[in-house]
Amino acid sequence: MVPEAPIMLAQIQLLARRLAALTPLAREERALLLKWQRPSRCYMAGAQMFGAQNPQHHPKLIVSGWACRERISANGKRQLLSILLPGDLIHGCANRRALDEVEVVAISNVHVMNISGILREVEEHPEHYAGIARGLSLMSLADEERFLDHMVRLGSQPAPQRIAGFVIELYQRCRLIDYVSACSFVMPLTQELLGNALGLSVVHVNRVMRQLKAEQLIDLHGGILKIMDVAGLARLADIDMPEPVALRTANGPVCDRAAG
Amino acid sequence: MVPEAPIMLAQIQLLARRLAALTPLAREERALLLKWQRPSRCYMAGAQMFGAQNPQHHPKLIVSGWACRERISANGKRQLLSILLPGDLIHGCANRRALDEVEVVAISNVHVMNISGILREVEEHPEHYAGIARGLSLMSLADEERFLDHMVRLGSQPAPQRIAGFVIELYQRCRLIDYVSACSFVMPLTQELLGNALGLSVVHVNRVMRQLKAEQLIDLHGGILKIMDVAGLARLADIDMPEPVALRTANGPVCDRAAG
DNA sequence: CGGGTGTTTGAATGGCGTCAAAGATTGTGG
DNA sequence: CCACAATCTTTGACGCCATTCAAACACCCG
Repeated sequence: MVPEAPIMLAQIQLLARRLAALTPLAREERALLLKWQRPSRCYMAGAQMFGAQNPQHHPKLIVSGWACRERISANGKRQLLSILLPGDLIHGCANRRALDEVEVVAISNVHVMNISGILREVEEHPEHYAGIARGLSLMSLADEERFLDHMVRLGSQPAPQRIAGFVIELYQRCRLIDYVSACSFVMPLTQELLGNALGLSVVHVNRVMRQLKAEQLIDLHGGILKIMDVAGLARLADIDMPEPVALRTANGPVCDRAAG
Repeated sequence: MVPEAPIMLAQIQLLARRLAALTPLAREERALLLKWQRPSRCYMAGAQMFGAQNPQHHPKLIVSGWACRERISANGKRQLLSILLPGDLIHGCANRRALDEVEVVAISNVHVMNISGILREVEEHPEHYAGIARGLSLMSLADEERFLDHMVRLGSQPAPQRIAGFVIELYQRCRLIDYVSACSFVMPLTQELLGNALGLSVVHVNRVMRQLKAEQLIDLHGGILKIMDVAGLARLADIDMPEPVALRTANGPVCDRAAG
């Protein structure tokens, strides 16, 4: 029941924050979200959450912990397709997507809340909850967008760029949900999982990480990843935009609590 | 105006074939498809068909020629995200997808037909055209599914497996639209484009192709790719199912014309 | 026939994987 | 609270897969 570490946005507030970052929400929309409370189910680290044997398609919100979509190829190799963070949705898209047919596995302990009720409400009263609907659609779009980014990484970038780009993505996403303080955030991915995500061996991930540390770009200790030079990392990863997110938040202050 | 080579299914019949392979179609659904005729627009090889500067989202059917979705990364490298064959749809999915926001480029000369009228018809009379709707949804799903396959290739397979798996995918897709005869089909991808799709250099693509030829698995001459040993290729590519497609076709014989 | 594009080949370099083993860290039970 | 196991990280040595550079060869088209 104890959350992992610096949980700043609790439960459903995460979703409100995510949506508000993408599109303005009306007062009654925020009300719908914030009044929503459901018990959250917990999956232990390593557990399979959804997949072939578990084909339930109820939309769910990740309330805490990290998970991943993955695929095991016939040769036994594991390929992580995308990382799911708190505030992300599973099966959140109204229509069927290939992304939602894939196995989902908990990386750390993961708490998940069923939000099918919210979606039903939104569908039944589209005139009241247009903002939420738009936001959900944009979240799904961003989800797929990251997918494309990752494909480009795998296909056309050498290891240091791959890792740099991936780390920046995680950093930006954690910022979006206020999980970053002092440029640091909890990063429960082992180097093996990083390798599985990026198509690299554990050993090589380790070497490149050491190199990035030596270049004063990042620092990783005890599961805490510190970004020491965002601009430098972005330059390395061939990314133009270092800070493209979390601007809309000031516009719709859904959450009152700030970082400690 | 002259199609490229062995065009067996003409125009809209391609779409009927694709849909019928996925789900049974009622008589009136086939009728709707087959009576549809629109002039097709032609894009020359190398032309950008859709993309950032060209954000039109009318659903279109590729009637002849090959195209690709691609992304150019900041370092200048080109990554093909997926290949589009005759019978494939562009923006065919009712809702917004990230896949539909990327650049589409013609590989060979490509003829494209606007089918927004069909989709409108289907949406307005869902009770009559449920099969088409279902088929379209499944086509979009298969599209995304191939995407995941490709990601696994890029992330966790060495060059020979990558090429083998990719070639099998193309082979199966060409079979589905009757573009294969005697295990051969027109393959307009240059080795450079293969490299761009698979994250390999031209030189290495060439070497691996030579190796696959030496092993009597494939044969490539003058733009014609011949699959000499499907099972062997599939074994190499770590694929379980050599022939999983085109079974449903016998169920709904949409097209009368067979290969010559 | 000549230029452009695509294919093929060689040689040299290096990125990255594999094998192996030694630290470091975390968690668990005594 | 310590000891131990298990997991994760780190490092070295070695070798292969793949890229790069460079140049020759084949093909298509005007």
